Amino acid sequence: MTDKIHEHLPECEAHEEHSDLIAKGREQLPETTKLYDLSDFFKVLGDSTRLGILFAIDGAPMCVCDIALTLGMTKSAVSHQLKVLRQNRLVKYSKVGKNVFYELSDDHVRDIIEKALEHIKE
Amino acid sequence: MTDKIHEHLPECEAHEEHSDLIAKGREQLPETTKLYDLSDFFKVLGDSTRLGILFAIDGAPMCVCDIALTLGMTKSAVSHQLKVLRQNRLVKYSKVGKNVFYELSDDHVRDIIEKALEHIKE
DNA sequence: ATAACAGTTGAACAACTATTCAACTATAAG
DNA sequence: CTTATAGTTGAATAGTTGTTCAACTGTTAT
Repeated sequence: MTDKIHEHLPECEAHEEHSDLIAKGREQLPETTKLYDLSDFFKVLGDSTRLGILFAIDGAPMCVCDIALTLGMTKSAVSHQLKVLRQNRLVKYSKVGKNVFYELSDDHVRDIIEKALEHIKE
Repeated sequence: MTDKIHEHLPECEAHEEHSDLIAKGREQLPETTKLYDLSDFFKVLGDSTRLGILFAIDGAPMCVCDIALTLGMTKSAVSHQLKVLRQNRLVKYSKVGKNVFYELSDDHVRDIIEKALEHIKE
C-alpha cells in the first residue's frame, strides 16, 4: 500500500452514496502501522516450516536438533526459522547444557491456529 | 519443508528421551497437505493490502473502485488482490450494473483477525 | 454504433524470502 | 588442551510475490 494517502485519484464517479461508503471504509481502517504489524504477524504463520515447528513443540519443549529431525530438515534451516519465531515472540527458549529448548510462548497462538483450521475445513 | 521424509539425518545423538520427543512431535504434525493449506491461508492474511481490503469491506459491501479510493491504490492492484481473496474464499461478490460489490464471505475471518489483534497488543 | 467507465488479466520488474553452505561460538567429555 | 556435538549466523541463490502498465471485456448512456 502507498503511504502518500488519498490525493484525489481520477477514478470512479464517486456519487454521493459512494462517498459515504468510502468515508466509512476509511474509518474502519486501522492505522497504517497497526495494519503492518498485523500483516507481519500473519506472515510469520504463513510458512509451513514455521507452522510445523509450532505444532511439533506444542505440549513439550524440544531442542533444535530434535525439531530438525522431526521435520526432516537441517538444523540451520530450523534455526533460521526459530529466529523469526523468536523475534515475533511466538516461542521462548531456555538453554540446558549444549541444548536449547524451544516452546510456545503463550496460548494465543494455539487459539488462532485452531480457528484457522476450522475455517479451512470446508 | 522437504517431502522426502525422515531418512536418518546424521544429526543429534538422539538418546532415548529424545526419540520419544521426536515421536511425539511427529504425531502432532498435521499431514503435509494440511500444513500447506494452513500456511497458504495465513499467507493470504499476511499482506497489508489484503487486510486493508478486508477491514474496508467489513460491514458494508464495496465496489472495486471505492475500495481502491479508500486504500489510495489503483483499481488494478486492488483487483489482483481481490482475486487472491476470492480464490481463498475470504470474500464473495455480486455484480450490479457496471459495478462488482465485494463483501466478507463469513464471520470466521473476522474472529481470526480479532484474535490476532489481541495477540499483537503487548 | 460509439464513447465512457468498471473491472479483469497477463507480462514484466523489483523486492522479498526460505534454504543451503560454510564458518563460527559455546558447552561437554575424553 | 583437544575433540565432538548443539546451535547460530551471514552470504549466496533460487523461488515467490506485489505493483505497475497496457490491453482487454462488458455494461451503461448518448
